[in-house]
Amino acid sequence: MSETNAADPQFHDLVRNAEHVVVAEELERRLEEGRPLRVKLGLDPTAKDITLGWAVPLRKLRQWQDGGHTAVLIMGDFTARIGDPSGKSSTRPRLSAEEVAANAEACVTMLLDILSEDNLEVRYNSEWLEPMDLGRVLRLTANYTLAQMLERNDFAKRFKEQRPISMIEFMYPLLQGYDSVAVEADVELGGTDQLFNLLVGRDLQAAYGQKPQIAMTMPLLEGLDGVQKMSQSLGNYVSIREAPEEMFGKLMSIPDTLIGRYAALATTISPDEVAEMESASKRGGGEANQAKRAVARAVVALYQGREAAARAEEAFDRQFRRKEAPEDVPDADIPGDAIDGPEVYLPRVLAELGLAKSGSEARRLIAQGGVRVNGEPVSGENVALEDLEGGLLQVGKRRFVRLRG
RNA sequence: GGCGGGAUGCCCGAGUGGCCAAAGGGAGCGGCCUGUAAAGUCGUCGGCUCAGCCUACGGAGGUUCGAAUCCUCCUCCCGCCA
Repeated sequence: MSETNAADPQFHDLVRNAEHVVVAEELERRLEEGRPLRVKLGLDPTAKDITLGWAVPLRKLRQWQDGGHTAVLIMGDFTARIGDPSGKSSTRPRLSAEEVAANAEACVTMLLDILSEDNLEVRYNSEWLEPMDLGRVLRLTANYTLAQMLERNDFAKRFKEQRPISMIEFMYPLLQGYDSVAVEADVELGGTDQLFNLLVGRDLQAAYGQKPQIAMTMPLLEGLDGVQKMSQSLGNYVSIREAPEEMFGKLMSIPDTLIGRYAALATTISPDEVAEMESASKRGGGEANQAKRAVARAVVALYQGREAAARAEEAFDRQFRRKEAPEDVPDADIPGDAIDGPEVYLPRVLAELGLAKSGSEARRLIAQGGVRVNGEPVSGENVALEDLEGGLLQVGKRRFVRLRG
């Protein structure tokens, strides 16, 4: 992060945790203008959920809002309709205009979990991209050179490795940059991986006679695996809408090395405390565990309230420390077709109740001692009906079902 | 426009006529350990009341007693030359 010794407390707060601020001095000066700044954040309207990783730039944007500035959300509806920019996931479908519109609306509602309705401006980039004719598109591309494009790490790497880069991929940074021109952004927020695109926005604004925006990037939060960035497609994420118990449990499973990072980026814990937790996490053992608990508690409290956080922690201790069944185990009937006289064919029960993906998997789980009835590991595939009725069925450490009798 | 390479299970990737439900790795899942951490360790990883059977190696046909492996056509992807 760029260092400045600004006395301005607002500036200091706004840049906290930022990875890059290009250019910090410009930001200071613009803040001094005393007017509400237009702070842009672009997003893919196909997003279904907000992860803690996503929440990082979103919460930063909220912080700007709270400081009296205007959040300008750019819904990439036009680009979503065109398709995947990276070519990485061939599965990402092109969406119809209706689908995108529906998604986008749901998206905004969802974002209000974090953003404030005041100081919020939502814009769809089809508004200015749709009517662009080829002439204007070409003039846009004239602002950038191949060499400039290849400054982007991802492109340079692929180019060197002779892997494909489609022309459309060159267009995306330009289009995103043009969004900044269209909304006259003062600042654009994004993840670290967005730095290049944000800088393109600067260049294009200058080319179109505007004051270049300040690019501010936020670190990408690692997912639960501790290695890759948190993302829905990798399944290593925590959603901000998750049940408190789930959320708490997931957070307790993060590697120790991430405790400080989560504390800094996913909670409102003060920098001093974060530093303390960071060192506690390094000392390991009970201290690390306490620090991790504090982070889990803080995150759950942030989205679900303190009470829910306390309940989640209690449920966690109950289930994993004392190894008791959780309080709110769902009920289910024993599937009729699994019952054979006095016996019940357990794999079918597990599969039908969703405790295992298939009968085969259920059989494996049983063979490996991963299935318990009333706390006792099951050794065979057939179980007496009377043991099951009203009994507690458990698979692995966390899947429970109470069977009706 | 010409030439060449490729499509394998969740992902990567071996396999060039039977010994292939398909090596190896990763992810996942389960057991033990534990702080639901890390590391470790053992096991598992298409479906099916499972020593058997069914479905599978981009799609459709064909050759063969027998095909992921050979042939034909199709679809898609990539590279090189121009």
